[in-house]
Amino acid sequence: MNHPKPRTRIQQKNTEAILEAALDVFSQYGFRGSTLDQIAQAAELSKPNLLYYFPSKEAIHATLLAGLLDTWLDPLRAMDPTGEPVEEILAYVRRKLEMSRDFPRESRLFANEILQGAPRIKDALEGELKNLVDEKSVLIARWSAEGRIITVNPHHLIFSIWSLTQHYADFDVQVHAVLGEDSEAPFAEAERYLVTLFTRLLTP
Amino acid sequence: MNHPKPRTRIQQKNTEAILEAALDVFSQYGFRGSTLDQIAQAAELSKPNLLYYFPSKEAIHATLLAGLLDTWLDPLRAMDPTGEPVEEILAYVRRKLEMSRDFPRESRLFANEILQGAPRIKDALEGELKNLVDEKSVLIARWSAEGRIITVNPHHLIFSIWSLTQHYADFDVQVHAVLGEDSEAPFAEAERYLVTLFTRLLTP
DNA sequence: GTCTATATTAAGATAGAC
DNA sequence: GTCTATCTTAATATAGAC
Repeated sequence: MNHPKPRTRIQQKNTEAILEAALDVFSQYGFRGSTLDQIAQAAELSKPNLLYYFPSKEAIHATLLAGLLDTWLDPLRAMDPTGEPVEEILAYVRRKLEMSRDFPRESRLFANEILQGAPRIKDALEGELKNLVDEKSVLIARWSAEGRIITVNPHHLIFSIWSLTQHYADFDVQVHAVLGEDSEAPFAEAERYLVTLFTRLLTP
Repeated sequence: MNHPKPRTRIQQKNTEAILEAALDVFSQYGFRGSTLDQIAQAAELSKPNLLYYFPSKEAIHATLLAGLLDTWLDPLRAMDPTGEPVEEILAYVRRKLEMSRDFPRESRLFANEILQGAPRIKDALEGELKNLVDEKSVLIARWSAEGRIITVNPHHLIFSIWSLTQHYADFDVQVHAVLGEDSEAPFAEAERYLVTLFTRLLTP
């Protein structure tokens, strides 16, 4: 096999170094804006060596994206039908905000892909993603019908959680530019603001 | 002058065609992901002719960005200190949402630039943008102090308006993928949802 | 002002030695 | 497995005729 799955320790290490470097580069410059030279340098490997581990630039990018959607949806999957509705939704908001804080590169990789028309993950958006969102929307609608939260459009509620939390990763430069040097930790402030927002929105 | 400001009708027309085509292409593929070939084809001009009107690819992109920030901030500027607070903020939300609906390409051009670290407009973000946001934050804080809206972090309130409204332009593909074929007009639904959200958040 | 032809560089990918 | 050297293509930009 020309481009093996990692078996030895050294293969494991190099494959990981490449993916780590590629995440850095792709998340900042997008697919077309990134070069193998940049990735090779960041991974401290030669360009041909990169292409020993992956058949192409596309393949590196695809590998990164493949794992991403699943991880990205975990917090939504964790929303518990048997829990207390407002608390469940707030917990989802908190987990998403933590992901923006702890995995901003992944968020930007995803944002770059969507922004450019999602050429590589459109199928997953229309399949896996839509299915999960539809399922959780039914749950949210039920909570509304039971009078445990107010009645809102469940899909747009979910969109709002995504946009509000991912903003702090994707538009990070703008957030810092506006808040300036003297800003307190943006994420702590953001959490307080978002908890207020969703509590007041949802509580009947 | 080698690269004239448009004077004749034909120059005017071609310059506009180029900028229009460039907005199409840059907003979809980002700066590095776009090629002069694509822009030339979209503008129905030859590539050398493009470079008769603009000295470089950079210059076309810069021209688009230059006008953008100003237009982008107009709705916030229009927030009236003498108006009724909740109504003023809702009006701002509506104007921003209309811009996402009517000028999605501009929104994505901006998003692409910020996402990639804002290399070309960082100064404007830290100057013009920060100043305006700081000014309006003082106004919002005063409204809170007067008990006319609840107390929230004004900067994060503004961030939330940006993220919630721009999401419908920038992540348009995802919104459509999730809502599916049968979706009602997303923007009409979004407006209802956002009015509910900000009314319930802000009303004391 | 517009075009054809072309110079120049950068980038993805491969060959082949070690 | 890793490297140097190189092939090939595509992209920005220019020269120069019309």
